[in-house]
Amino acid sequence: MSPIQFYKCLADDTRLRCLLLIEQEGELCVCELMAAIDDIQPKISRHLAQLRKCDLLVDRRQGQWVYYRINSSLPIWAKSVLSTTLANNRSFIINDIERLQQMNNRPDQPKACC
Amino acid sequence: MSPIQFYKCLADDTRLRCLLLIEQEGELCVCELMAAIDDIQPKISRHLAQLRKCDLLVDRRQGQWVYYRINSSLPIWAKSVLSTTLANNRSFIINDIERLQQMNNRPDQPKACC
DNA sequence: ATAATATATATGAAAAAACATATATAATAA
DNA sequence: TTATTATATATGTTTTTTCATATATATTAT
Repeated sequence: MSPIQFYKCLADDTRLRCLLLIEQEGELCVCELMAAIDDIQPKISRHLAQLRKCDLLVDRRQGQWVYYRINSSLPIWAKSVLSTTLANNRSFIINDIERLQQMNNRPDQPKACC
Repeated sequence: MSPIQFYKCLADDTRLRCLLLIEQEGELCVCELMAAIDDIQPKISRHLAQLRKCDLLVDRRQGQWVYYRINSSLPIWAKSVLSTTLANNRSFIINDIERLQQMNNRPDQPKACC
């Protein structure tokens, strides 16, 4: 993981928001990221593909959904940059988190029931 | 200092090398960076101007030379990202450091003497 | 079980936007 | 005048965005 490749990944609004949202939430699928970031599917999907190609994210399919999480094999320094960035820039994704929590038909969320 | 603006500054080969070289050496002038990075003056100068405009670097003129250093007023998280990146990617600038040490007529270097 | 349809995600290709570089010129200091 | 640094402009390159379409899975009806 070259530092240039790593920072190019972080140097885009959509990608950085995806990364920090996933860092905070642990795992998110494409439709959750679409809702949080409020943008169209191909755009989100493309940026996720780039982050996956550069090994910042890994994906896992569960039924019709594809979930993305931070690649646990990232170098420690890179993980540390991500967590420092999140811890000190929560306001950067506060509106996204809000929209995520308001999302309808969010998959895999325990229904309020019983 | 928005995280996006910060990471866009880091996401270019010339700029990241300038930053890490200055982080390591404390202070460098344009001609020293030219020697280290082995590139033409307007290119180096232009990237330094961008880093100065974004408040990552500050400059100080001493005679005919202009010295650049890391802006000490940077947010702690940003300083921490820079130092973590340097500490874990020394190989990224090892050739630059080599060229810097070989530089002739390097300004402001205590002459080996007396 | 099969067929038809809906939902979720990925990707090829074209257009638009952003960015980096090179050359030329200007400014400043010794 | 020479050495050092900055900036303007033009050009080339890369990146981002969008639209259209493809693929994969799920659901429903028969």
